[in-house]
Amino acid sequence: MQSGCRRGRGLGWWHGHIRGYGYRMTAQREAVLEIMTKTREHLSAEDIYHQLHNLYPNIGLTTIYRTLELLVDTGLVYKFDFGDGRARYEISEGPDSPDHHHHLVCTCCGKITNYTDFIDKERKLLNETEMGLSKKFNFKITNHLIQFYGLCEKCNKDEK
Amino acid sequence: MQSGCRRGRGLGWWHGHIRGYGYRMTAQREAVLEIMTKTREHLSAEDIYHQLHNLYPNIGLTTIYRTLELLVDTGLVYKFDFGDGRARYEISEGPDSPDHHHHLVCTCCGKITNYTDFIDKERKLLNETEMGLSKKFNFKITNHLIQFYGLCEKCNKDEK
DNA sequence: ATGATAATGGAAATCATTATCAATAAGGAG
DNA sequence: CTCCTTATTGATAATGATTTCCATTATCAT
Ligand SMILES: [Mn+2]
Ligand SMILES: [Mn+2]
Ligand SMILES: [Zn+2]
Ligand SMILES: [Zn+2]
Repeated sequence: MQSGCRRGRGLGWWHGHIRGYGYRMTAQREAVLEIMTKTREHLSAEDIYHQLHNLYPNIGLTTIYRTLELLVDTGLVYKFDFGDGRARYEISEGPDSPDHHHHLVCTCCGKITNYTDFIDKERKLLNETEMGLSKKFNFKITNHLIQFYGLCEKCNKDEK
Repeated sequence: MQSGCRRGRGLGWWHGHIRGYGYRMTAQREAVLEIMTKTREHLSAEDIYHQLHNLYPNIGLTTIYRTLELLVDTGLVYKFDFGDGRARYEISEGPDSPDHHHHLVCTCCGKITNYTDFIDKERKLLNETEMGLSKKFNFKITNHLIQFYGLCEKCNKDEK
C-alpha cells in the first residue's frame, strides 16, 4: 500500500528505520541486525563479533560497538547490564509490543530467564505509575527496566 | 532491653551485623558506613574515596571497593548501574523497609530521582509476581530492580 | 559515474575494577 | 594487658571492556 515499501528485494524491514534517522545502510549493520533478530539470547558485543567472523572475517569489534550504540539510540535494540561486567544486547520490539518481556537474573550462575507472564498486570500498574510519576516529578518516561534477582532452579538445589 | 545491646559506646548498629558474618570491624569499614548512612546520594567508589581522604588521608581506593563489596554481600548496601560507566552505591534498609524506593533515571543529564510513591501498589504486584514466577520457574527471588528512564523536568524543557 | 562525507577497522588509549603481596592491625587466648 | 594468628590494608601493577584516533573505504545523492 505505502509507496515507499521495498519488500521482496532482500531488504530487511529495518532499512527504512535506519535510513529514516539519516544513517547509511551498510553490510556490517545489516549483519548485526541479522544476528540480533534471529536469536533470543542476550549477546555481548564480543559474542556478536565472533559469530560474524565466519561471514565477515574483516569486521572490526569497534564497528560492532558502534553499530550497537546506533541500534540502541534508534530504539531497535535494548542494552542490559546483568552484572557480569559486559553489556548485553537484545532486539527490541518496544515496551508496548507483545514480545516485550523482563528478566530473572540468577545471582549465582548468571543465567538469564525471559518472562512474559504477569506482564499484563504489570502493564496496568506501570501505566498508572508512569502517569503518576510523570505528573509529580514532571519526568517524561520513555522506558522502564524490571529485573528480579535470586537463585535459578539449579543453583537453588546445589545450594542445600 | 536486649542483653546484647551495645548502644551508648560509640558503636554503630552495624557492628553486630558485620561481626555476625565473621568479618572484623575496622576503622575503614566504619568510615565507609558512616558516609553511606548519612547521605541520600548515589555515590561511586571514588566519590566515597574522596570524601574520606580528609579524615583518612591514607585510606586506599582498593579498600573502598573491597568494603563496598562486603557491604553489598551482607545486604547493607545496594549496588546500582545507572549507565554512567561506574557502579553507584546506596545504603539499604532491605526491600521490605519503608525507606525502600526505586529510581527515575534521566537519559539526558543522568540525574537520579528517588521515588517512594506508588510503592504500595507496586509492592502488591511485586509480591504476586514474585510468587507466580517462583512457582513457574522454580526461581527463588531475593530482590528486584525497577527503574524508569526518560527526561527530567529540566532536560525536557531544554529539549523543545 | 563522481564527489562529499559517513562508516570502517586496526591499533592505541581510557578508565573502572581486580589481583598481588608485603606490611599492619583486629581480636581471641592466656 | 600481651602475644599470636590471620584477616585486612594500601601501593602498585594488571585486567578487560569500551573509546578514541586516523588513514582508508564504501554509501548514496546528484
Ligand atoms: Mn530477554
Ligand atoms: Mn536511591
Ligand atoms: Zn543459577
Ligand atoms: Zn536530565
